[in-house]
Amino acid sequence: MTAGRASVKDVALRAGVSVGTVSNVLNRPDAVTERTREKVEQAMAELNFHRNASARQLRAGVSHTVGVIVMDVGNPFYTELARGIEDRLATVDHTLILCSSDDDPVREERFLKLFAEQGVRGVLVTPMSSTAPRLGDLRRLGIPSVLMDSSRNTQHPSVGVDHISGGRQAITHLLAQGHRRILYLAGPSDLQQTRHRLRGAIEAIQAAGLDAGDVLQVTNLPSLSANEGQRGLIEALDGPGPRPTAIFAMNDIVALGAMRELRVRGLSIPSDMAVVGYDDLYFAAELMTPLSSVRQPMRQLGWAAADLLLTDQPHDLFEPELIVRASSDFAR
Amino acid sequence: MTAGRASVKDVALRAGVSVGTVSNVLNRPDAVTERTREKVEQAMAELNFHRNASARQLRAGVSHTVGVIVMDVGNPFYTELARGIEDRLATVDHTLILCSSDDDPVREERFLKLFAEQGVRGVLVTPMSSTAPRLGDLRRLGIPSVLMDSSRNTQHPSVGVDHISGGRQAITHLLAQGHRRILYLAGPSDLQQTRHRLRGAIEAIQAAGLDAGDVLQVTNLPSLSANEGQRGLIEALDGPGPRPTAIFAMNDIVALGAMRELRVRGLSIPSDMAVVGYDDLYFAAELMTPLSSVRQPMRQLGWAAADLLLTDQPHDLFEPELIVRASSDFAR
DNA sequence: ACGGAATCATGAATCGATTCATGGTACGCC
DNA sequence: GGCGTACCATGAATCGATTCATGATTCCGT
Repeated sequence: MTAGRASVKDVALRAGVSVGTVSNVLNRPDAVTERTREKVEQAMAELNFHRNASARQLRAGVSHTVGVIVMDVGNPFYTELARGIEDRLATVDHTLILCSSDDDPVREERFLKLFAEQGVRGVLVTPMSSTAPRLGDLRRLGIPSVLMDSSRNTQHPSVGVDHISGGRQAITHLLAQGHRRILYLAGPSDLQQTRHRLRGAIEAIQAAGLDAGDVLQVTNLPSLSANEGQRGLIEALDGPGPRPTAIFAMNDIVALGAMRELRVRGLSIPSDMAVVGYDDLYFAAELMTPLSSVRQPMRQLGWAAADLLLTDQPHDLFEPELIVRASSDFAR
Repeated sequence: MTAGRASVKDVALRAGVSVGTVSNVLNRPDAVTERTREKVEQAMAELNFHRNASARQLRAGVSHTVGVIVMDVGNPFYTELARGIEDRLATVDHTLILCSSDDDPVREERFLKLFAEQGVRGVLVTPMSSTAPRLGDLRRLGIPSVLMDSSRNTQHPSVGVDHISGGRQAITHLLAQGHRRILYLAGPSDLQQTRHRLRGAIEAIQAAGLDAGDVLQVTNLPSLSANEGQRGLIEALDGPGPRPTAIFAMNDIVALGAMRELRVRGLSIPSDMAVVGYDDLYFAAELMTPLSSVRQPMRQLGWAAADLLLTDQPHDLFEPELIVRASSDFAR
């Protein structure tokens, strides 16, 4: 067994055929006699042959991998999303490269550059504000892309969840519970999710005949971690103005941090402060106070994103659903 | 702007130099006159040039990506591990392909084959029982690999955590709390982690002068999800024999499922049943009953794994640490 | 048994970046 | 001014799989 990998040439030599025939066995088995094919296949087995993906792609010009950039792989929301993507890609024998931008444009750029160099089949991104122009560069290279978790957007193919509806559902619920002063622990204001949920919140408040400025207090967090959620809440509680009676958190991780701070201060949930999260992660129901949360169809979202990319379709939009638990409802 | 990508040839043409010079600008900038370099760099910018990774790797024979297979990307333990890996790889400008085997040998094989074809620089795996021989195939192709979360093992480079110690710490603690009948919600028995923690548990029991057979009851779960944890507990509680007074769970997700079932049955934690998990995931302290858990240095583990691969070293072993919370301690 | 069609196998050309032996150029020194 | 030495740029060869025009073989009917 020689060191290093065997090439088609080695296989051809051993099987006593030409390289073209080996390639045919690999790519169009029908165009080859049964006997020849068996000889070649045996030679491949004996040499432990693996086709060289670089050479293959260089010549063929097409790749079988898709690049995926999510905001934070540590957040189960995004890994579920990735699973949905992977499921769809597996149906056409493609694979994915999963990267985490960590909300950092530099990292995002690094990965997009990597994808361009790799010549991936396509790119799926949960976009940040700086994303769009770079995607144009990719398209010019012939690499299509789909935005994920972005609402319908005529500029670019995208899948998303109707976060306006999500925000509306959450706030409508909190208003119905009697809350009139609500803290929105939001993400960066340049995130579309942040803005859409805000819009939904405002719609809900206005629909109730109230003034959004009176009811809603917004704190934009630079990143969506538990620590940031806690810090954001501290800032809001220690700041001037009346204390809110309810929190609408950008996601369950942020809600987790906020609830931690509430516990530190001895504030009880939901009597002193109600909390509604977003994403409905698998542990939401098991937290110290079971967390109300706006559920997103994570896997479907991923599947749809990959599907759009592969079938070259423009948009897909899903509907979120509020799950009410004890953190925002006395009765539970 | 032509469709498709620009090649070194295009750049050379536009800059009025040869392709060799363009390559030099890319790979040995010092071997090129400042003036020439600037011309070339400008041409690259104008053409939106990205070097073709396939061609590059085909010729150079070395890859800058590392393949990583973890058991379950949905588990934050593994994403933290991946972050550690990525951090180390970034220091040498490498990237990783992250895959989830889902405990499925078929999936694992698919990914390893992919890695072989891609000619990755190396492979990092959280091994299952079927893993080892396939890694031999890879080595024959010149692809090194490192086992992750596997204790010291003379056969193969590996990083790991001393799970014997982890099991010992957990059980020693439970025994000290007075428990004499402990349910070990274990993983598949062919996982080294499963066996080592069992061994540690037995050591702890014997060190206390007790009989392991009397004290320990083991349920092997086929997979490590919350649902499986719940099902495993149901099975154990509904089975014959005395009811345990404490649970040692294979990881925090399993513990989550078990605690869910305890709640369904109205059993209180820790008075009716104490629980100790493993991994100390970020939400462990925020659960309905804060969960005691054996903490692992996830990032360091990942960093070390990548480091061993890059520097060609054999082993690295870390020490876990039990974090005691209310789920196993009245006093908290 | 022979011509012609159909079926297979062949191998040179190709993809794009890298390498390295070779050829030029510029500069310093006597 | 001529020669030698660094210093740079050159471009053909190379990596391995694929493609396709071409050549070889088989097989059929008559």
